[in-house]
Amino acid sequence: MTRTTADVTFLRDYNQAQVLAVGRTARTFERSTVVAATGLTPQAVSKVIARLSADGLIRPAGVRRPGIGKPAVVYELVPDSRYAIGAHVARRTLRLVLVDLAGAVRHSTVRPLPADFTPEQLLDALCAGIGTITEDPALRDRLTGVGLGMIGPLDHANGLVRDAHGLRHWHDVPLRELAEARLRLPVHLDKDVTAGVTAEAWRHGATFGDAALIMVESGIGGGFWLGGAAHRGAHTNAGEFGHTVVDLDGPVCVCGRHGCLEVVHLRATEAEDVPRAARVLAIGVVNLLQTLDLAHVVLAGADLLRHAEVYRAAVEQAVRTDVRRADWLAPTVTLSSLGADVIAAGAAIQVLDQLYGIPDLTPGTPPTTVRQHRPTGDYRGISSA
Amino acid sequence: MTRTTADVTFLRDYNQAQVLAVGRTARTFERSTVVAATGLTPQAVSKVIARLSADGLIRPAGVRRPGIGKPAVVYELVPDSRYAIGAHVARRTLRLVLVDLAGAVRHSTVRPLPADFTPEQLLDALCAGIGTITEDPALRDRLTGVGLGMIGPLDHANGLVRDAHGLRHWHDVPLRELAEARLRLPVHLDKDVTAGVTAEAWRHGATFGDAALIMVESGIGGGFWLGGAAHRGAHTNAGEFGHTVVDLDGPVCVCGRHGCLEVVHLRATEAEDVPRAARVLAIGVVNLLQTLDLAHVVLAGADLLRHAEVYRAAVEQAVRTDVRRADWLAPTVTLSSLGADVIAAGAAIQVLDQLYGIPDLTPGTPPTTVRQHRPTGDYRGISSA
DNA sequence: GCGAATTTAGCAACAGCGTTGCGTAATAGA
DNA sequence: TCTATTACGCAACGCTGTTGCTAAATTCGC
Repeated sequence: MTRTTADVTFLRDYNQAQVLAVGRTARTFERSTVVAATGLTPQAVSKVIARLSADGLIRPAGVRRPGIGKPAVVYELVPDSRYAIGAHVARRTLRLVLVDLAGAVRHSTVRPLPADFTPEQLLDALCAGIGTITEDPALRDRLTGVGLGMIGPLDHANGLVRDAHGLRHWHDVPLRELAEARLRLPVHLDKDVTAGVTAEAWRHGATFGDAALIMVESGIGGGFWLGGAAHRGAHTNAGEFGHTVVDLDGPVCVCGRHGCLEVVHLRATEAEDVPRAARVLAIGVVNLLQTLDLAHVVLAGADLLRHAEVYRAAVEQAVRTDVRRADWLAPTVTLSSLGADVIAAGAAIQVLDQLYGIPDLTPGTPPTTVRQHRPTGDYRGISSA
Repeated sequence: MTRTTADVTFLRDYNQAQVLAVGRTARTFERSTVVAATGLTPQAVSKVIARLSADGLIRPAGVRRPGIGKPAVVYELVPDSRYAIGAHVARRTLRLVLVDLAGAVRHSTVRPLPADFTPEQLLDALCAGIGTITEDPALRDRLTGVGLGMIGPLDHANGLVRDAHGLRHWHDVPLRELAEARLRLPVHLDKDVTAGVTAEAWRHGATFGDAALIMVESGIGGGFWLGGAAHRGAHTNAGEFGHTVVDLDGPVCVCGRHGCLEVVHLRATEAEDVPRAARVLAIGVVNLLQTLDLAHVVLAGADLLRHAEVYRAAVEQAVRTDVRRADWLAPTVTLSSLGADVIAAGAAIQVLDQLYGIPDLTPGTPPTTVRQHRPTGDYRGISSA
């Protein structure tokens, strides 16, 4: 949640989020763990833990005997205490996942979408899919909201789809408002790749540094996690990484430029030269590294995962050989831990992240447009009426 | 200053920094201005203003009569209340500037450095240059520290120069410690381009969004300002933007890859084809935009400023024609407002920014290594002994 | 067995932040 | 002179994390 003024509630949310991040990362933790990770005083940690226990987000899970002295109480996150639904809106399919507070995917479904679907058709499909998930009343009470991940350009702050590439009926659609009205749940709208990298960051916890999620799926995109938060850019349009020129005299791309990464990669794919396609992508990834100095590179997307190991190996090798001082600059290169669910899961996690993640405090934004839908205390969802 | 724990002093520093940012941007301001910009209550703003006035950072500058009612007190920043010294360490020259709290360059000198200079030689030159600046005792009392901007790779957090490109005697030099011992002042070390973009951001105030400083000066580099803070990357190595491949089959670059932006640009420069060199740079800039979605692009560097208008026009045009939906995605393209001083000024401003800028709160960093040299209250400098 | 040492944990008082309620000062206009 | 209006701060408050100290639970030595 973006806010400008820094009051004491920010402190509470911030430190609480840090404790939850520890809980997500480590399977179990105790007071001293949190003290070491956050730098808070033991007393402050006790207060935070008391609050989180009262809300049911964490619970005691035994004790640890430190040899001598009073045993330490061991805590664990309660994954089932909160849920969020995520949707990955692709060109032909709608993927829905149910994610718990730990960031684990508990349920996943895919349904087809009509060719060149309209906003109304998408909302129908969303309602139908989410309706079946929320039939369980115990779950419904713990549902925090719905996240939508889709292709851009879109306006994250205002929940507006500007022009979804390749879809005719999508110009300046206020999708967040429409979905909130239909679903009667808080809705969060973001670009697919940004949602994806949020999933990886949330699951890795607070130690997750600057990172990118590279996605190859009917186009090439990148989601960025920089400085502890998703980087969306000035107009929520960051990540059009496929449209960076890597070959000045290359073929013309759909975007009008010559030799974009995407079109060069496409040519290799069309020639069924997977190794070359992977090498091309790897060059683009190294370009990113030179520019942004990332700690982690995560690979995802249907077209990439079909040849996952070829791509991973190519990127891994390029990162080691093409970067000077790779001995200390090379990032970890991994395949997405969530596979095909990563976008949908990330969209769901963005809802959880708004409520229980590190709050962001961006100065300079007008305070009037701040949206507030944090369920304080005994939030019950709003799907009952 | 990086901190992990969020206590009430963070609130104070954060809101105080917001008020100072307003004071830097607007020549004069009043309580209602700050209320609108920050979202704080009028009473809270009064408290902050009282603190800043007591510290001498702002002062009353008349009243404004709102037609009816009690006149509002108008305030202004006191530029002379704090100073910082900045150094731009280039391959053959050392540029020193004196910057005031408003971010204005008050004094600027350039002196040659020996070819392939050693750390000791640099420290000598620094001491000599800074000594003459700090002769004025009134100034010395208000000096907050020294910032050093130089080429990498270096380790910003630990003040270590890893390997300065093209300088033989620079491997793992603890420059910050050495300089602090010699100068007896707090020292801040950072990459040249990162310092440069900090200068632009500080001078533009809190409304400065995601931005890049593109620097062409014996190589091509980029400094990034993302999400309200400098982006340094996982190892302080972000910005090696010149070493991104734009021509797969291009000439070999000094870094070993083929067709880096830098080498392609260099070939055009060697052929004295300035328009082509500018177009090549522009392609690189558009690549950045596609990836990061920036709101501002600032051009700088001696080699670029020699043909400033050619470069500016080329980038401006590329940004308008090569980006889809440029009507709302195109950034502002400007030349650095500080000219050749931008790096040195930015290095100085980083010192001011640590003390009076928006504090950053990065979770996950071990709290033990946090450096603290904030001069609380009546800081007097430490150059007296 | 029993007391000392050790480690964990929480209660109570405190300082500092922004917020709220309300009184006061300063001006223009009637 | 009175009233409406605007600016501004004092005082009390709620909330945060911090500090000082006490209590609880355990191991170890005698």
